[in-house]
Amino acid sequence: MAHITTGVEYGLHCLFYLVGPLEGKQSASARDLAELQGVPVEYVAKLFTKLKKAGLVLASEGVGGGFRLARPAESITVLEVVEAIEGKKPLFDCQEIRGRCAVFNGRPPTWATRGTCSIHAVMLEAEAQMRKVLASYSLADIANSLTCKAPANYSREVAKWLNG
Amino acid sequence: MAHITTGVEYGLHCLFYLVGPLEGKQSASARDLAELQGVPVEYVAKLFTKLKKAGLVLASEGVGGGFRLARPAESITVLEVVEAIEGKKPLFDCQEIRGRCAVFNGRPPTWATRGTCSIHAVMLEAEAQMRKVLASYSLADIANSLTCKAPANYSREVAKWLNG
DNA sequence: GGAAATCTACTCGGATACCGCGTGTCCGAGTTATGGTGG
DNA sequence: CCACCATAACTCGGACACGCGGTATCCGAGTAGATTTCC
Repeated sequence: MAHITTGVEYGLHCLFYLVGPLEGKQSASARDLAELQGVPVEYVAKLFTKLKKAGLVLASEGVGGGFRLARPAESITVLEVVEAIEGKKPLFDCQEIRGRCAVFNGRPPTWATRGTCSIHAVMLEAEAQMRKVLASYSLADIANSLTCKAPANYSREVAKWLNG
Repeated sequence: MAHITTGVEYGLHCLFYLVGPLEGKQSASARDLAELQGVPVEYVAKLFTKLKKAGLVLASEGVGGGFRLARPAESITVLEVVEAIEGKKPLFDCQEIRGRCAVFNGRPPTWATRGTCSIHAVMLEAEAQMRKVLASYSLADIANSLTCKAPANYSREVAKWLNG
């Protein structure tokens, strides 16, 4: 199991279809987004409730309802999507082993537990660099690199599928 | 569960006690290292078999045997320890969802699957930055910052505990 | 014909099952030093 | 005194149980638009 989960992957792929004018439709339902990509429908619906709680998408209920981006795609970073879906789970959680040394007899001195653990500090720095990369890309960035590869009629084909 | 596991934490803490001359002893057994820090003995033994396979430590069998570093601590990076213990597990594993789009009817065109997925590319860059940090620290670096905090007689106390 | 009731399709939220993997434990096999025994 | 054997402590490797969390599914409740019914 990877640290960045399949749920994030599903969520990101679905969000890309919400970038842009959607060819007449202003929102797409979770079912359509899921079936369009061959991923579990109910699971995607669950992901979108998290995205809504995080304020990244807006939901419209009832028939013809669905989701649309709450903000312009340029202002939504990949990091926000990751944290919305899987929460702020740390890359490494320190067990504070340094204070368990047997010579302390269960009473670690203050010098042993002061500040952050040296190992933990390295991991925190690694995590910060990782998140920095994720925060440097927006939904619009990735959507652009996707539509650059696709032929011009692809978005029309997708819109036709969504309406049909 | 974090991406960098508890096993790595145990392994690193144990390895730090193998940095330096060990005050007369030239190796320490897995049992001593584990009990010194109050962590599961058998589990640490398992970790050290992985460290040995990776060529980071040398084992001497029989009574009074144990482990010692296979190379100078300055040349062993944190990244090597992480990969030795938990293997090269990716930060993110791409499911190639881009090729599943329903409008392809199960036959994705070549433009859709050429090169690396745009999402995957971002994740790979994030992973590379993370690993870059882990590779920039050696066992000696962290061991130094630990012994800087400890008083002078701490290493003697540890040596006494290991021998007694 | 218009208003109200019904129906349908959707979102929302919780409950639950499944399963892979990290964690931890146990056991047997092989190895080496130590201590004891017999020639 | 020396060679041989038994014992103890260790490493090695595999097998296995447990629990957590990600993945996936199902179901009931609530809502909004479409359809039908009734006056």
